[in-house]
Amino acid sequence: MKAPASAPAQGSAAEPQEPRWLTHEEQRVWRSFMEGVTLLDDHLDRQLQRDAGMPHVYYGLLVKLAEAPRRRLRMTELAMLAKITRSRLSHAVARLEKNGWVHREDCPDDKRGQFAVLTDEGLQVLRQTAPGHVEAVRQAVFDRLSPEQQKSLGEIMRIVAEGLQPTEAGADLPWLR
Amino acid sequence: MKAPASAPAQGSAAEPQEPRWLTHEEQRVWRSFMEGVTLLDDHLDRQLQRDAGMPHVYYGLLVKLAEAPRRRLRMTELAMLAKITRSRLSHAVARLEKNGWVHREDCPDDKRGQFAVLTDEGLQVLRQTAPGHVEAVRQAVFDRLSPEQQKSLGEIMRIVAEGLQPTEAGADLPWLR
DNA sequence: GGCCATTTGTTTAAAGTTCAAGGAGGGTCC
DNA sequence: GGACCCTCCTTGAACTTTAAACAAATGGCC
Repeated sequence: MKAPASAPAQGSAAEPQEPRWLTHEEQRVWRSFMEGVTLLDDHLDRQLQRDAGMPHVYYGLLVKLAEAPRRRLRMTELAMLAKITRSRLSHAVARLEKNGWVHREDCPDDKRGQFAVLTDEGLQVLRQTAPGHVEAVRQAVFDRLSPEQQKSLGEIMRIVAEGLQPTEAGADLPWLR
Repeated sequence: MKAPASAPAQGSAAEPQEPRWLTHEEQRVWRSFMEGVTLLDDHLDRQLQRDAGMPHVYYGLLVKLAEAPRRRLRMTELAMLAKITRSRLSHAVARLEKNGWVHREDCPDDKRGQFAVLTDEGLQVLRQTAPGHVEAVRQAVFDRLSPEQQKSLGEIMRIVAEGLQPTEAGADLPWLR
C-alpha cells in the first residue's frame, strides 16, 4: 500500500517513508561483511600489537609518513590520508613520539602548523615489522581470493569509500542534521 | 633466484623467507579496503551514537538478542555470535544494563552462567532506531553496488571471515606462536 | 569423595577513541 | 589597526577496548 494521497512531493521531509529493509540475501551479505571486517581488524590489530607494539592504525600512520616526501606530513594532511580525526591523530602522535618513532616539528610557514616526522627508529621499526604484517594480510585476504575477487573487492570498496569521503555533498541527508 | 641449496625442507622454521610483498595492484585493493572500512565504520558508529545513543557493536548485540529464542543468550554465545571477546561483552552488557536495555539473569543449569536478556525497553529502542540504521547501511553500501557486486562482496567476505574464525586450525601459523 | 584442568564470566588497570571546548595564528574586510 | 571568522592543533573528560589476572563452578578421573 502506498502513502495516502495527501503525502507531499515526497522525499522532502524527515523520512517517515516505509523503511527499506534489507532482503534476506542482503542481510547475509551485510553480516558476512561485518563479521569479516571485525575478525580481520582484530586479527591484524593483535598481530601488530604483538610484533610491533602498536595498533594497526598507528602502523598505518608510520607507513604514510614513510611514503611522504621528507618523511613528514602536516598533521591535518596525515589525518586526512589516514581517514581519522585530528584529535585522534594528536593523541596517536603523542604516543608514537613517546616511543621515539615520530617527532613533531614546527612549520616555518604557518606557526599554527606541525609536521609529524618519521624518525630513523620509526623507519626501522617499520622495516622490521612490515614483512610480518604483509604476510598476515596475505594469509588472511589475498591468499584466499581469486584475482577476479581481489579486483572486485578493490572496486567495491573504492565505491563505498568514495561515497563516504568528507565533502559528503553527495546524496546524503544534509537536512535532518 | 631460489633459496640456497642449504635451505631446510623449507616453510618449517620462523619465516625468514623473502617477504611476499604486495604488488602495486594488490596495494591499491588493500588500501581501498581499509579506507572503505574505516570510513564506513566511523559513519555507522556516528549514526548510531547520534540516533540510538550507542556504538555500532552494542547495537549489534541488541540485534542478536532480539533474534534469539527468548530474547536471551548466554554471555559466551553472544560473544561468539558478535565476534567479540567475553571481556568486551561484559563491559558492554554492563553499560546496556545501565541503560535498561538488557538485564542479566542467572542460568539455572550452570551456576557460572549468565543470560543477557533484551528488555522491552531494549526492544523498543531497536524498533525505533532500526529504520534509520538500515537506511544508513543502504545509502552507504547497497545503493551504490550492483547486484553482482553485492553478491561478490558477500562471497569474498564470507571467505575472509571463515579463514579467521576461531578454531584457526587452518593453514595459519600454529608454530611461531 | 578429592584432585585438577577447563570453562564461565567478571574485574582491574592501561591504552585508545570520541566529543566538546579552547588557544593561537592566519586572512579578510572595513 | 581592529573586528571577525576560519583553520590548525591540542586538551581533558567520558567512554570503550584490551590484556591479564581471578573467583567460582563444572567435569572428568582416580
